[in-house]
Amino acid sequence: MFSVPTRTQYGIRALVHLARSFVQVPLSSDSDEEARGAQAVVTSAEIARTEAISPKYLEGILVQLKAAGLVVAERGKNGGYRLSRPPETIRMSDVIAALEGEVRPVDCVESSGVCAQGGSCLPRRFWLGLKAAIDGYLSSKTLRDVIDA
Amino acid sequence: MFSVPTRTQYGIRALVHLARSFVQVPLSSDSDEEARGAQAVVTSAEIARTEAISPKYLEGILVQLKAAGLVVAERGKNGGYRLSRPPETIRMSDVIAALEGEVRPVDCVESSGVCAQGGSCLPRRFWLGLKAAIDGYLSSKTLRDVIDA
DNA sequence: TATATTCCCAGTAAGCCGATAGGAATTGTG
DNA sequence: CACAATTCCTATCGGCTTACTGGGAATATA
Repeated sequence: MFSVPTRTQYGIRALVHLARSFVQVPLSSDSDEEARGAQAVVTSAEIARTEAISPKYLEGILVQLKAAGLVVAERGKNGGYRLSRPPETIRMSDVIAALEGEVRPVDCVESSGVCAQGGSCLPRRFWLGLKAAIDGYLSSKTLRDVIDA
Repeated sequence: MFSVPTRTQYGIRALVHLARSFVQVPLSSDSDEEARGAQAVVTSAEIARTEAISPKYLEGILVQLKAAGLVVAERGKNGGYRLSRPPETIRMSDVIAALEGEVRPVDCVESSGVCAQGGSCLPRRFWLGLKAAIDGYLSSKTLRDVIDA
């Protein structure tokens, strides 16, 4: 029950990997070159190797994380990925949202009390409570909490 | 994300239906006949009709709920289902467990810190925390809470 | 016996999921 | 410029689950 797709687990493992090699870029660096040098990028292939994830599959996941603004990609040779901001500012709720969309136990979370189906929709509040419990936990944890665990 | 299967939603709706027509059987009744008369049974077909659920599909779900001891079935003509105990004693965690098994976000909830895969398993504690949050909510709610919502 | 109901088993159509394949676009390097 | 390494895009595939259906057997009432 409530099993998390492999895709999401992979995405989090990848972010954890990037977070562990994250170093803060000094605000007043000499040049962009050095700034990028200070914040090393990691290739998708390397993450896939050390995390034992299917390389091609991971590629798509990283593109998705980039689209959500959680990671930054450097294309071309010597390219790779890095975290877009410090791990302590990345809430796990953002990560889950990027990989799977909104937490929605049932379809009728946004509609009012009346179900499309015939019966009464008494359980709706129960599901909303579950959503709140999950969202509360996820937004209370950051990537930093995960790597410090 | 974390969408709940239709099967589980149906099962809960069925239990809600039974709970609303639940009346406590007096302990010292004159006979078993009257006791059964007091605790009316509802047929699977009627639940399916008023809740707009596929009748044949619901049958299987009710058998499952019976196997878990949450409902009692009376077979044969004039048969049907009733709750096995008062709604306030049925925790929603029991309901979910009956319909879907244990809450298990990831497969490695029971194993120790080492993952079968190559990489480190730092996120494990994070998932265990999520499991605890979900389990905590589910076991804090009873069927009574749902129908009183 | 007839009827209404639970119960069991098997099958099916559709969708999701993890993974793979091939290659285009981009960028540093000699 | 040519090459290599890397991100990025699109399409596809096999396996699994899910919701649902069908056909009946077992059971109980009248």
